[in-house]
Amino acid sequence: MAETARRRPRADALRNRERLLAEADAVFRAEGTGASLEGVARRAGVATGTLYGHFPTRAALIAALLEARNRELFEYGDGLAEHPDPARALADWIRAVVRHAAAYQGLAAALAARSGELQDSCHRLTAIGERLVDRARAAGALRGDTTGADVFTLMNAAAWAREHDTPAQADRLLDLALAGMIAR
Amino acid sequence: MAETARRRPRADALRNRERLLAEADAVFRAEGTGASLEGVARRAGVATGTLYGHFPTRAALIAALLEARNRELFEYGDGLAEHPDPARALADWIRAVVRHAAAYQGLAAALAARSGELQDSCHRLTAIGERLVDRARAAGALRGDTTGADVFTLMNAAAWAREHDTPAQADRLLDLALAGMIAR
DNA sequence: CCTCGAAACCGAGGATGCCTCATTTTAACG
DNA sequence: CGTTAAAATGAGGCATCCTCGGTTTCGAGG
Repeated sequence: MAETARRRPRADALRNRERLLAEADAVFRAEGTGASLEGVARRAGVATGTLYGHFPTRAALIAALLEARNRELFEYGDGLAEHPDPARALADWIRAVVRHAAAYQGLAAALAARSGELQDSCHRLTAIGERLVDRARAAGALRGDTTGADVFTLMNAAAWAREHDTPAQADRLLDLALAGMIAR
Repeated sequence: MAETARRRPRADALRNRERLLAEADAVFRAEGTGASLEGVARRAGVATGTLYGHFPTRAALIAALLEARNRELFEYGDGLAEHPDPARALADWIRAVVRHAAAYQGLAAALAARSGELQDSCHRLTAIGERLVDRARAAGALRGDTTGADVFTLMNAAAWAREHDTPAQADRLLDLALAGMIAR
């Protein structure tokens, strides 16, 4: 039934995809995730239709850019589940995600919006946070009834603050919330 | 020297200004502060040039919309300086501002950006926060070395969270941070 | 090689929004 | 009623988004 005889992907398609990702990364770093997609296409030496062919939405483009970085992050988060100090593990996780979300200005908003292609990342982030929270609670390291969702909200808010105040200022906010979350 | 013989303001100008403010309020409530200004002008039955004549920038329009509301808020904040429980006063202040910033989606970002015509409000907000923080510290009600700037950052972050998660979720974040900030 | 079909690319163009400015209208004043 | 200056107008230049019909190009099979 199912014809599994797939064609080899075209070389130009692969090349263009790479160029688009490279330029998008540069542009987003410089101007944030709201930057002009036409500009990205132009810089990549490609027509706008080509860009939209590869990445139907802005969220799809962002998601593709994050893929490699995400793999690393998730691995780190999974590793933290073995960490001897559950409270420390949770705090480290949150800090790592906040740093991660600082890659592009506007990324925090995109994540918080859970837009289309980014939903998977959000779920994964929440799941890992949840696991670490549960472990921390089991160890009696939590003050209140914090949940995985709380952790996700906190991460986003802290990442957002980083884009508007200084990183140092945002870190103070994060420390405040962590102090309220973690016992002792 | 100075010619003080000012002309009376024109009736149509006043009328249009009011209509613009009314429609802008409605549109911003529905779509956030990023809504189309052309749409606002259209709904107000006025040409776009007229809108820009009254409010040269988006921030100016937002600032005008906030004016009345702000007066009330600042008065409340000033009143809190007499409150018998300084810790409670600080927490109440923060919660009030967060509620205030929930008027339009996008307002938190506009405030955090301290864009042009909104700067005054920001300074005022920070000043009031600073006063309440100082009083709370003097009463030994603060855990760390929290500053007025920390309070401003927290307010904005909490307000922003409200726009992306549920209000309940944002309140949990706020409670977390307050727990980290206020002793006992 | 060469041919063919599908996949990818192209870029004009409609839609929307921002903001300006030369021109026209109109309210206030005498 | 004029006069006059403030205010309103709305076309138009520019940027961006996204789509779609037509064209090119790659890869596979002969």
